[in-house]
Amino acid sequence: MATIVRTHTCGQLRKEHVSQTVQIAGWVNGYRDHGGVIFIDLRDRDGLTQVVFHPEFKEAHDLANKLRSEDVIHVTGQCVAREAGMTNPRLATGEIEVQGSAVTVLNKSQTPPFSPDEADKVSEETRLKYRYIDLRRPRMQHVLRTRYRVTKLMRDYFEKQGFTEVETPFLYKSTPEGAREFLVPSRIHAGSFYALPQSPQLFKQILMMSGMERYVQIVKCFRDEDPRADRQAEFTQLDMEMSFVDRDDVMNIIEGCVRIVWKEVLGIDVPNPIPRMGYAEAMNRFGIDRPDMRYGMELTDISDIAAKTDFGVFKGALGAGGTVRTVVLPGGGDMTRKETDGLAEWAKGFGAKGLAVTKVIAGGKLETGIAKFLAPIADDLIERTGAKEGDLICFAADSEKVVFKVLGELRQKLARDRKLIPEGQWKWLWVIDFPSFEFDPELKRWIALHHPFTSPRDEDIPNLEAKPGECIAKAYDLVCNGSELGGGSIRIHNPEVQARVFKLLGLSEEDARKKFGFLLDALKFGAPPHGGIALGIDRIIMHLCGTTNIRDVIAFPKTQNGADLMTEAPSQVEDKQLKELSLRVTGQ
RNA sequence: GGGGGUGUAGCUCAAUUGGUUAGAGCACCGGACUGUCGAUCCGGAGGUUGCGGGUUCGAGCCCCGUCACCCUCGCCA
Repeated sequence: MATIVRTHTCGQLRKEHVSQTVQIAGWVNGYRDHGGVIFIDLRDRDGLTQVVFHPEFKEAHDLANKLRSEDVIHVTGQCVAREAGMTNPRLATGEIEVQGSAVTVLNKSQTPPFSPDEADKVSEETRLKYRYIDLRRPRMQHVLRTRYRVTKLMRDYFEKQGFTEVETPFLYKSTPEGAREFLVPSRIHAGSFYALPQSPQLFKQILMMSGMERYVQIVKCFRDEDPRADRQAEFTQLDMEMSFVDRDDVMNIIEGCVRIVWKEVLGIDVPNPIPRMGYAEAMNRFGIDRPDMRYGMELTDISDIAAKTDFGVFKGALGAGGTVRTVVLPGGGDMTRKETDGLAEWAKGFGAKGLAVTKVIAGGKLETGIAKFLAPIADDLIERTGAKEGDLICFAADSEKVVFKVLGELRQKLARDRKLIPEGQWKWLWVIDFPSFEFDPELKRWIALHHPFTSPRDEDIPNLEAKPGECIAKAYDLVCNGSELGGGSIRIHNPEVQARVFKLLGLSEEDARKKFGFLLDALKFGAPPHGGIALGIDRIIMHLCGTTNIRDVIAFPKTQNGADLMTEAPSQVEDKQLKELSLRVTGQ
């Protein structure tokens, strides 16, 4: 077929092009057949142009008569001004139209399951099955272009900062700590497997030991865990690592990066510097390590005054070394019994045994819920929590861990449900000073909160074994509007310290050798102090494009079940393939 | 692995306590129409009610199982 000549795109033509003969091509977005005159809205990635076919151009008119949605056509015609009253102000090209004198049908389309025009009303399942139609929408094309723009801005920025992008292997060694891995069987080594990396963590550290000093990579990571609205088994990170730095250096570089991206894409100024908050403060005030700072409703510790009541739930929790805390919902006094019971039921999903509530009424009195138990402390309670008339006070009494989880989630749920989150705000935060380790009661051992390569503060290193629970990590998470955009840390660069951490985490010397021998070796051959961070690209694009669905920012995403509805992956494979890999499928 | 929601025409939805032949809008097909831009008007075709069982005189509706999609807990060093 001859080259398809396009003199203009479908979003380009204006009054100034009137009387020019133009050639445009694209998809039939819609048609209006008046018997005599026929209108076609032609769409390409740049916009829409109305093409009009008059009976005088008989051949073109006859062809136009047969055009249907999503046919791909090429049109030659004259750009003409629309008469007064016939312009379409909703179209960028609405002041002109193209008088079609010749049309070529490049490819007929079957009747599409949906039109790109109406895709926002179509179920996501259908959109994903016919993703190529869904992606024709301007909205989706905008997302994909934004994605490219953002990664380009990032690469340009990091290049200016002296970074080098280095590719690291996807076929990698299995290190079953952390997230579940996708395994890839080795054909050559029957019975052995590669793993797809959860992140290039160890390779980027090795690159520091290789003298790269400043590494960056925009790279896919793989975690075989159940997806969420903002989580996908396969996702993209901006991964970076620097040598001879401390925490502030890494944080400053990243602030510069998000500052440029938000400014260029949204015209939004990211605060300089981004405020910081300690993990302990975040948990105490918000019950979560990634607080949304766009609204208040902070948690209040009322353990001391709760102890003065005869409420068994409070007494029980406090007696077991727990805590009693509240979240106040402004104006929540209008909630019905059914609604507050629903909250309690919802709270059980987070490990709570229930959720007590009461309402503040006129005269600083409490009513409904557990009000009768609270009478003796009503004044103190209202003063401490700052609750006002018409507010709802929610109580959680349990271990600190459960109380933080329940109230942290409750605060967010209530704010979202009651539309108390101001729109158009960007609240940035670094959360720092995370504990290095957490005791896992089920595994009966310490586990790393971030990962086992994170360095504790220098002053905590002597106490590693004696007081692991009190070690603070040189770690930092970047939070934007309550969503974790990324996290990183200064790493351990001393082989003895790394060995001690492995030991603390219950890894025998032999296991450590087997799994991370290459790291321990590399640390012994001149490892510079280093640290880095990884940002979630998908989540950044979600913020920039105003969606809460990660599938909206990935061209070909997977469903909750890890399936690709278009290609129908995953699929069974032929016996021959299994044989080559020395694999047998058992237990279907 | 657990909890919740959804599943009816190509698409989006409706269908009374379980009751006649499962409807509508859009899309599609045929016709009319020379200025529409959600074109309009006339006519038509289109259904394994996700799938498999069960209860019942009778099931889209009730019960059991199962599958898919969404949200979520666990999980995500």
